[in-house]
Amino acid sequence: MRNPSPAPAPGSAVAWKAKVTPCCSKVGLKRGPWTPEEDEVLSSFIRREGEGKWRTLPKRAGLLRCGKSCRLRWMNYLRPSVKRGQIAPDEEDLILRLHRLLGNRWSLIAGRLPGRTDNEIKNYWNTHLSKKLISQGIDPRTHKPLNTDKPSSSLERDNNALASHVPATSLNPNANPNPNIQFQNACSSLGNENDGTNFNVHNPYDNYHYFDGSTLNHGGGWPSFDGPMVRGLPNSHVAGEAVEIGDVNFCTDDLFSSFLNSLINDEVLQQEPVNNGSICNSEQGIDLAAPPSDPLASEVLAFGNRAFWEPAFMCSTVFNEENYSVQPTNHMNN
DNA sequence: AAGCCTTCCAACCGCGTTTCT
DNA sequence: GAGAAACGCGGTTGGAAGGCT
Repeated sequence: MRNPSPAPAPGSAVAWKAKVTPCCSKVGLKRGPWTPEEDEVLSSFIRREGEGKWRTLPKRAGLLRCGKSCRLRWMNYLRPSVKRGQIAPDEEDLILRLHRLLGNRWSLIAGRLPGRTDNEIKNYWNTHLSKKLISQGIDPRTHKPLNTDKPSSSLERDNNALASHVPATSLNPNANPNPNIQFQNACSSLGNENDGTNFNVHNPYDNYHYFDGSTLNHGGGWPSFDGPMVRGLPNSHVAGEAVEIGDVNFCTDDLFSSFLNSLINDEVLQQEPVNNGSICNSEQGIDLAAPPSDPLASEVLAFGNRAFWEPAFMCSTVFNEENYSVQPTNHMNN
């Protein structure tokens, strides 16, 4: 499908394997590429009735598709906001930066690229960018040089040991490539004395929060905080440490958006190495072994920790979605 | 011209999380 | 609180199209 068309040529009703699946197991449900007619039916139905209730949508719309298939088609192709065409160089650059920060969190990355879908970005990454990085001698997963993969910390050793005993696919494929970062340091960087968002950390190097292997999860899940999550916001504890939400205003849209923008900004990511030159090459990823002395650098480093950055990221990206129904709790106003 | 190989990407699958009952 | 249903995400698949021999 070099030149993706709105739909496959009629008649090319391609021989998708007629596997029985939980989702489309009902006899008579169609699979494979969508026809223009189906697209039209789905589009006009959603324009009329709105998105959602995907499970029942096909029936209501008169489509012989499963809900999942309808949702996918709408999200990835039919939505008016979907931008088509080549990924621009600046978009490519942004994808690279975001991937370095987030790993394979395609939906989060897509959230920062208006009009692009997670599927599109994922495909672009797999077909273009990962190869590009490999050709430059950079591991596309870690954004570090390909053959200098020596474990430098016990955590890394542990993770490597784990990886050697577990099939690759059962490890969290989304794990952030930069695991060794402290949570509180991030907070101290983010906080602001004047607006009450001060995280008040005396010595940011006292409380490293390593992500141990047990918190790895799979799929689109969230990291395993030992407290309930409210759409990505840790409730009261993070990784067992007392980070009282009541005391810290975890993040706000504005705060986080500007923070994120700073992360994807050249000046921040291309920061020169700090401290004893302990590895910090902007082209090859950020080394997290040594505590940073530069506040900006520490923001970047701290953001590499899923225990912090993922919930925070949700504040900025997901909650900014127009149609998102759940708003984050504003602890400042409570 | 024909056959094989490679690239691309739409669509599927399985699973985790969230919401509903 | 438990179980079921719905939703959303990331990984994978496989057919079409283009390139190569």
